[in-house]
Amino acid sequence: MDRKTTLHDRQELCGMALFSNLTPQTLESIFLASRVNEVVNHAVIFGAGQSADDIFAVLSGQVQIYRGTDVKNAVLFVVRSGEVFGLRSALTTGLYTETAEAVSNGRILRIPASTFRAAVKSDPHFAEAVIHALSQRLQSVSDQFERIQLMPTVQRLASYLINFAPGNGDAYEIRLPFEKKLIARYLGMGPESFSRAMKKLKEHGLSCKGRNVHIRNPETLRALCRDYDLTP
Amino acid sequence: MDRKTTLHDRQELCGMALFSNLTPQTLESIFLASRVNEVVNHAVIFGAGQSADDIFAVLSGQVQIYRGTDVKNAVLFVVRSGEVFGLRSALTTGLYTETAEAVSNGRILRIPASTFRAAVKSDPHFAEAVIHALSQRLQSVSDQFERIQLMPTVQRLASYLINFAPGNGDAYEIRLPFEKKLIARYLGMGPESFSRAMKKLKEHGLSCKGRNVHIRNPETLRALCRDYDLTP
DNA sequence: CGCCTGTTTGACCATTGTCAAGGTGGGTGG
DNA sequence: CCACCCACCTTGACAATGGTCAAACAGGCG
Repeated sequence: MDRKTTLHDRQELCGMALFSNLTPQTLESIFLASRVNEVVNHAVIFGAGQSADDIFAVLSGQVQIYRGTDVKNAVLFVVRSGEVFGLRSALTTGLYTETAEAVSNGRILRIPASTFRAAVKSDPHFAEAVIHALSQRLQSVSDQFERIQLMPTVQRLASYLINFAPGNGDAYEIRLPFEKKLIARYLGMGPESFSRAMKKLKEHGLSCKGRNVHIRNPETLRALCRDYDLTP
Repeated sequence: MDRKTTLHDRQELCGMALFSNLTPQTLESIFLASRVNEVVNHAVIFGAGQSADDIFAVLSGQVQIYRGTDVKNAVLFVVRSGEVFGLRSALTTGLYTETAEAVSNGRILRIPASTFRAAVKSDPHFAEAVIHALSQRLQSVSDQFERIQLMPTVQRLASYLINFAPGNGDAYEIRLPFEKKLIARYLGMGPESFSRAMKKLKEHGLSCKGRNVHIRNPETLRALCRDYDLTP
């Protein structure tokens, strides 16, 4: 369930934005106090209401953070490899207010909150990095909120697909990173609505075979998102 | 439009959670660099996309922070007297990503972002206070998101009204702090839906005359919110 | 007293969730 | 290697929530 950290884990830890500018002592203290968990897809890492004793860093895989219940929920954000979660809970309230669920197999570093808080106090550079991380998180939750409250389903999906676009305006093909069911949840809709939204997008030059999506004309999609009812 | 800070302003500044544990020098530098604005109801303090050159502290009055347009928007949170806003934008991106609009007459302290950032770097206690403020903000935006995505309108209103409840479970009477139109916006619904939601609540022991609301049985409302479709 | 704005109400409509059923595809075991 | 099975996905019909439009109403401030 739980094992000691290895040097390889440590390398990955250093590579993360939040931990890259630490003093060696601070890094060492965090590293020594931490443990590594292997998680399988769909594993619940913590649930709302539990005591927030740890801060987590994703070494590999992805984790979804949501409010609400298993069956009906609102996804706040998805944590990818190299990012942390549980940060706010462990810094302030002492209780997790959301649920963290692995959406792929992965490896998670578990850092005791007390160690983490001590590090924040002792290392001003670290405090700054934490400020940065919290800001980004606030930003992305706000973005998510805006998308879901103001955009209709079709535009939500379109804007999701556009995130994968290459720099140039060319056509491109992607493989969806998750089951459609899961992406639907992230986009705040049921799987049926997702499917119908995809169908609508096919009328705008897009084909989709299984998990592979081909976007013929990215600019069309972008235009779709831009003029979501500004004048309702 | 804009005037120098007075000693009275300074007193208020010290009283704010974010600024209460500063070193005298830090406080002084912030105080000296800041200006005070009088704002009238509905005044836009900054808009999305503008360069984020200042962080604001509310000395009196209230300010709504939202995404989207004037006519269709999503309110992220409401800033009350003694709190700050523009924090995240001025700390990171350099551009405001939301709009700040006064929802009452008020006095706003404007702190240059550069001064603020310098203070964060130089004073570890201040950095900690900023971490705390950002955490709270993240928490309240997440709460807002959850309410709006997961709760139907009636429950949203109920939970709003319950926030004003006194500690004991007794009946209580409040005066709504804003026009109903504005509260409706905050709760993510139109004024009509707000009105209808209020009507529904009248069936659960609640009376409402103008802006005065009398809650006969708070526990009933609380129950209403608790069992919002956990098993849809 | 009268305007202007906020509020209520009713009728209607659009979007999305829900339920049910059928299709598809990939992996497993015979 | 094939067939089956299960989970995922799609589709259709339907219901419900909430938004929209329009009109009546109320209340505060000149």
